[in-house]
Amino acid sequence: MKNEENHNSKSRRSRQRDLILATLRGTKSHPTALELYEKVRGEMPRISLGTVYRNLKWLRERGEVLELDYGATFSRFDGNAANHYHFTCEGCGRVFDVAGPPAQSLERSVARDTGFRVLSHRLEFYGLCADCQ
Amino acid sequence: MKNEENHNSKSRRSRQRDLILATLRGTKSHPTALELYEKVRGEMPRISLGTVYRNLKWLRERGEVLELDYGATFSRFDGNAANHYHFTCEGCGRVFDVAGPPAQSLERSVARDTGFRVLSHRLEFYGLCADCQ
DNA sequence: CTACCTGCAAACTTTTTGCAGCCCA
DNA sequence: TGGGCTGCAAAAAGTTTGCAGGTAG
Repeated sequence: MKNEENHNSKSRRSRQRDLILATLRGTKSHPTALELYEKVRGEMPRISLGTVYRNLKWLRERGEVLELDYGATFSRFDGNAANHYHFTCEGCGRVFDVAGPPAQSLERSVARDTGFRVLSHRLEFYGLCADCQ
Repeated sequence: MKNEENHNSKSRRSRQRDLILATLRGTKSHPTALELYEKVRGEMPRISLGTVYRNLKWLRERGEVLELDYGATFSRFDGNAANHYHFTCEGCGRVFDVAGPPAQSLERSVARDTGFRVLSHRLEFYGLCADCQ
């Protein structure tokens, strides 16, 4: 069961969309929308930033692309400064704390694999809370 | 060795700052800056939104408060839609993919503890990359 | 008193959207 | 040829900042 959602209704291709996706697939740098826009503009000088945003949204909704930071247009704050995890309900938008001690072993594992110095990590869960199931 | 940073230079208290921190500590709802502003305004009607932002930043820099989504003012995109983890270098800002299979066991553990339906998770690591150490 | 902090409002940054025309199927 | 897609520019949304005056220490 693939998650193609119900976006398959009416949609066409466009040279812009193809180029945006190809450019994003062809880089490992996790560009911002603006960076991607500037890169794409090298090949298609009259493309607009609005088109880049529109297509990134379109691609994200179809699961063809990943948006880091989950397009949070604003920040949420937590009075508990100790590192802990969160569960965000995709139904009602509420954020819950998740009990349990942070897994330090995750950091060690990444440090071993990459050789980087890992100082912290963040872990967020998404799904449906008790009220929204 | 506590991470008090070098923010201890010159700073005073203010009724506003105390109230903002107390209000945030007194809720479990992970409010946005605007929500916090409206809550605080109940007790201090002339406080400004700018003051709330200024103090949240101040508190975050001192580690007294946690900002979810790490105050990312813009999103980054990844052409690889499969769930995978990222390492963000705090030195140069670059984002790297982290190899390794997503740990599905984390989701099961949270589902067991909360009774929520866990559909996905995100895991981000922070630290210093090879070039920045 | 000093200089940090505040309220206010304007500026800034990132993202979205209305509109007229283009172009893919 | 219809209607989804585009370029353009203005609007929206969230956050930051300059300024003049207030206030903690």
